[in-house]
Amino acid sequence: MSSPVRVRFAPSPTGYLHIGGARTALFNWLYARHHGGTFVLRIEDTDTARNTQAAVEVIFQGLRWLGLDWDEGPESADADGPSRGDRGPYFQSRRGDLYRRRLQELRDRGLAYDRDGAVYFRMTREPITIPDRIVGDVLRPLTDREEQDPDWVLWRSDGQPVFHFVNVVDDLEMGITHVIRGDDHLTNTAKHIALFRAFGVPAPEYGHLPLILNEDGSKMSKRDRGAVVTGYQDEGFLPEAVVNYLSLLGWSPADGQELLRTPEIITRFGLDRINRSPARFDVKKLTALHFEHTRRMDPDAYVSLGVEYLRRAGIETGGHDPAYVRAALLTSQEKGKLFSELPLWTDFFFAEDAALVLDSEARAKTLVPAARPLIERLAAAFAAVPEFSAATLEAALKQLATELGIKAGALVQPCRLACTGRLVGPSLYHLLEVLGRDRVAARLSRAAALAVA
RNA sequence: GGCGCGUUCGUCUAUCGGCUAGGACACGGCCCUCUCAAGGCUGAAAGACGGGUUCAAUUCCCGUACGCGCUACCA
Repeated sequence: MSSPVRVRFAPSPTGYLHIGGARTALFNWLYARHHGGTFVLRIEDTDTARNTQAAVEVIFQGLRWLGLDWDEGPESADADGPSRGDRGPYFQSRRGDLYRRRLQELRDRGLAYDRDGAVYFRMTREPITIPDRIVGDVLRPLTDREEQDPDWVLWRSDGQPVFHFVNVVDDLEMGITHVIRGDDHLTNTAKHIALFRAFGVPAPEYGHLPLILNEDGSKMSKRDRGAVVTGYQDEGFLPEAVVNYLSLLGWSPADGQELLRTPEIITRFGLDRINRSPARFDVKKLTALHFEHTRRMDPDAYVSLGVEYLRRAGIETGGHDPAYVRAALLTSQEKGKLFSELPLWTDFFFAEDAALVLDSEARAKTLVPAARPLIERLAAAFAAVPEFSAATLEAALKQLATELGIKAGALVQPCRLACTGRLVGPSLYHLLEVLGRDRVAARLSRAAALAVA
């Protein structure tokens, strides 16, 4: 039996969580969860000028939103705050002693030396083969420059260790068994392997993920729309859908199923089914997955998330009966819209009858004088219904349409506008049932009065 | 420039030498319908290019093109 899996995500706190970084985190997390291993979060905050506590918070927030919990790592964005795990500190800025000790170790072995005020690593002169679980074995010959001088800097003359060095020391000290990271690190891995050898320990297993590209195939950078995780939260995507979509970028399950909940992804995930080519990010497909997940999600979870997004839009539901709020939001669950669109679909439930805003364009088109008698007849028909339910309302409306010799739509549209203020929205009869007899009556009568020249 | 990685429908992908190249999203048409959707049926749509190897290549090898990455006292 092989040793327990230990993987890590080591972001630099730059003030946002990049979608590519989130995918890297996800794949590491999935690998850990699939193998019952440990997922470590390590903060690479060596750039003290840029890396603020708030920037660390953004990373935490993004990971938590996606549901990527870490077994070891910081519990606070404060580098001196509490953490979980016995391989800390988990902030690079607090690991200086470790780096200095390891540097001394290399010096003692004659593998590090001073030059121009910096400390250099005595790099192997041989080409290195990088064993990669995703790409396969990659032979990395020395570059032209390295032919001249293969040695490279471990510790800068300004007193700061370089990335390659701290990265390896951290992975070594933290007992990382598998390094799953972006393709951009592939060729640098030769340096890392050489360092592990210098320390006399086996290198971890590597797996380099193909990068995520923009929809047009260009490289995705922080400025691009869709590059930042918080953007998806703001737009109201379901995090489970984002996880599902991200998991499908570069990976696919053996049976080809695409709609997957996180536990199913964990079960099926494996490095052997990751492909090597970069993938473009397709918001349409993400949206489609969002739709599927949303309409299948637990209604209570849907309602509480919906309430949160309504609050963001300035609609407070607290003053209403919880059962009413729940019923109101659930009229829209089957629509699977983004949560940021939810206010457009449900705000009328929470408006005062007399204050309901009617879309002016729709009103001009629909609340014409000829509509007034129709609305009045409909109001009368609804008033006569013994039980105010979707089924009885539908029957009453359709019967009236038959009596008047008109299509149901001719009654539906004015009714929808009167009760919701718009011509699009949830299923009419259900929405009416939830609104209730009194509100519907009030709104129809108000609309009838407005339907004049 | 050098080195590395990659290249299947518009997009994400399946295929581990036998393919009438499958699925999903998007797109078109039809049906259904109270709006927007959904749903049902259906249509169009791919192996970058050129050489090999083989009875047989999308699958293996080489080259070219294109894309990306690395090539720092950046991470």
